[in-house]
Amino acid sequence: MGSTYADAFEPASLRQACTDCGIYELCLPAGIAGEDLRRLDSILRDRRPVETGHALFHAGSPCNALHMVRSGSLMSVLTTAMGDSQVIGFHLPGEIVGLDGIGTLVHGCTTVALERSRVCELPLPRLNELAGKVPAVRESLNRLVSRELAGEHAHIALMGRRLAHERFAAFLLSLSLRYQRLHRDPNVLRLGMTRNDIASFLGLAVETVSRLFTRFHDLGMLRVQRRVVRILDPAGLEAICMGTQPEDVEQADIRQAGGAGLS
Amino acid sequence: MGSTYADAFEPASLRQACTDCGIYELCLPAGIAGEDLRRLDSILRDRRPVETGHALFHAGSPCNALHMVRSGSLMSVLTTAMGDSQVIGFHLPGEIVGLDGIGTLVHGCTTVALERSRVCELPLPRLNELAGKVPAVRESLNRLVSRELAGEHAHIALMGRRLAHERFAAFLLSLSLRYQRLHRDPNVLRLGMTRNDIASFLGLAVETVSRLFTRFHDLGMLRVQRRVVRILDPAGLEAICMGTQPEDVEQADIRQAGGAGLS
DNA sequence: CGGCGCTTTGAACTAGTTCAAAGCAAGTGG
DNA sequence: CCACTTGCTTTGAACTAGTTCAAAGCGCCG
Repeated sequence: MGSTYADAFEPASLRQACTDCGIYELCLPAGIAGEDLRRLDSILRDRRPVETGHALFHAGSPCNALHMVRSGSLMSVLTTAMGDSQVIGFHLPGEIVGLDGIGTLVHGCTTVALERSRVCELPLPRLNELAGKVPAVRESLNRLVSRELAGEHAHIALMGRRLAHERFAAFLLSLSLRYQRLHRDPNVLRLGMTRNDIASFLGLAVETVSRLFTRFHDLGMLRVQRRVVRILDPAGLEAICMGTQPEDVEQADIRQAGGAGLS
Repeated sequence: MGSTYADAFEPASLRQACTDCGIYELCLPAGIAGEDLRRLDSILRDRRPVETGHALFHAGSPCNALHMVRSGSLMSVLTTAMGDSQVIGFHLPGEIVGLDGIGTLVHGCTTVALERSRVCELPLPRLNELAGKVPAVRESLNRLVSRELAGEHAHIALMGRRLAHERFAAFLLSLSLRYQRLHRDPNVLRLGMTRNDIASFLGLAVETVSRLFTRFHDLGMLRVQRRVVRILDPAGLEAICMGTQPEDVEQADIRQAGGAGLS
């Protein structure tokens, strides 16, 4: 207790300086200090929190700012020519959102809040202006680009995996890792997204994801309660990612310990 | 005649100015003109052509430049913790390569030439320096970031598709579109990559890709000769992408017209 | 209490994988 | 010039992991 991440009572107008922000070193301003940071800080704007299910922005709408997640979590969705949609990412505090609009000035995807979320807004005109003057800002932006692309690549690699349980394990581990960076307990995931969202993200059917949750639970690797997931066996998950699963994950056997009944 | 893309005899030392480059408007310098372009041009370097199968750079190696494809084609591969590798992209002329290293200064993936290819090199220190002085260069870089991210998102959306023939059709169409932008015949694809590479890119087994080629060929949508693929029915491919396939693609029936013989 | 959205479970089905082997083009060396 | 190797591609046949369809369960909010 004492370390909850709800910050419900902070008035929207009270801009918290970057240096006072708990995730400062994980965010864009990382590596920027002194006067440079003050200038960056001065162009940052606080948005009124985005409520659960509400969109931060929509695909196709003009992009005039970069957004950084301060608290909560969001999800980006790509809606293809036909109606079907594809979840392309989940965003935790410290992560950037909407970088794909930085050049086109149009948002390429829709981003919605998975829970009440707070984001900082960095108006593009002023950011570009600042980038012209401050090398450190350019470097930070470059790091952001690298990070973002690495994330997309990881997602592609994840979807390239053949077996569903490998993708699933990889997904959980990647979340766990990001929790760790945020100094949260990496073994207690609070998923704000639905099973459907996860399924889309992983390129699987909802039912498969649901079954995966139950299977991993039954195997004692997870403790699943609704959207709260406790990782009981991180090493096991990693083994699965590596394709080195201890052979019982493959076909979470129906027969329980004792084993005569083969349904 | 006259419009082949082979430029085998151009000496490596002879730097061709951006304005004289056929793909100038598709490349980084697009939108930059006059004195600004001259400055950008002056820091560009020509690399000796990369031979088929040779790496432009390796994952993990220091990244000190951005590369733009001038001719030929390349492929980027991500090698995950374990041995297995994932093809994350193919690069045609005018496209950028290695943008993911711009912030970390380390290459995140390995990029190899699928054929003898020419690339322009843009040293990062000088690029950053120039970006500080010239707003147009910053804008161009931003556009590049947007384009790159859009590409990755498209790849993710592609891998999110359930059916193999949808992914396959989407892949062919995306190539065709890029050919079109290059003013090449969008219906004659010269694939430099192996079926294996395509399979990895699409998240499928090689055999599936091979069968897909033959099926589409038999349906009269493609004319496949080794690695030269002629698109005979672009509209058909699009229909498949949209999930609106004319129902015969689903199960490319064994029975030929006439139909008695069911093998 | 009733309705709604999300999740789970079951059972049948099938698209794609896997394994195995043959086919083919291109190069190498005698 | 031919035999032989090598790497890529195709084809076949069996198998299975994941999808699909259908229905029930469950938690939540009005």
